[in-house]
Amino acid sequence: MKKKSVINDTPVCQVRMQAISDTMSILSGKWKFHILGTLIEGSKLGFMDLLREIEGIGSKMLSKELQDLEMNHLISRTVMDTKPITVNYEITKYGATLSPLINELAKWGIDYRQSLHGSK
Amino acid sequence: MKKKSVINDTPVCQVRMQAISDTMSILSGKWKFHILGTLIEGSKLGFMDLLREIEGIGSKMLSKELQDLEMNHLISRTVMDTKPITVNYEITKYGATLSPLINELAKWGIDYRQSLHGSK
DNA sequence: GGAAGTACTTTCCAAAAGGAAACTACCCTG
DNA sequence: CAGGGTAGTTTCCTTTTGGAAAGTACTTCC
Repeated sequence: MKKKSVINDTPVCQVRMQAISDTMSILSGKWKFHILGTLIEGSKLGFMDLLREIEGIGSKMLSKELQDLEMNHLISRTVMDTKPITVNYEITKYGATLSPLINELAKWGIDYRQSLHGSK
Repeated sequence: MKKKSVINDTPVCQVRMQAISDTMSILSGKWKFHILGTLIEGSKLGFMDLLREIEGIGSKMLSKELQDLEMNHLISRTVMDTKPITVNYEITKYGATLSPLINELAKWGIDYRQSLHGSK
């Protein structure tokens, strides 16, 4: 008789684990949180603005990540008919629901730095 | 004259972005949150327990991720002198500070599933 | 008409991540 | 002494990720 899972074998935990996987797959990659964070701070930014704001990102990655985020309705993309044409990227109402999560992430990271100084 | 960053160019934002990068690099990979989540639910698990609890993970990945987490003091590893020897993995006090973050992650994921049903 | 700005896309490549299967090594039970 | 349990490690392979550089296309300014 083989041993079986005992902790994660409850429906509650299965749902919880699934939920964590979902969130992480939507927010995967090196740049998603940076883009979202930037768009939460200053709404309505153009492609070149983001390229300048987010240090280190290249145009290929930015373009791809923006598409991912738009597909998941976390940001919106609006082509303005200015000359030359510009594009407005903006956080959606739904994307803004990530604020608490991003804040927790930042908070923990800040505490982590502090704990490195404190101990050791 | 080149345009410059205006939003992320403040010290506050730089620190915030850095903090997010820090957190994500410590918790990177496909399995870290699952391992931590499992160890928060049921403390003191052996290697084979974790292998059974976390569906889909292989021994190589589990071993590597456990080492990463231990190095960052998020979990502890204790060799028991039972026969055959067993090893206890446990969440540390410090690792437990990730609870709010993991809860946010799970909460958002659950809401996400709900929103897929609701709209569309 | 050339430079510079908008917003991307494409190509090519290197590095990192992850998984399956086999292997080590030790102990206990029947 | 074979089978099964403990806890991993090693090898080999594929997939994914990410970046640099160049190209596209259109417009406006001087």
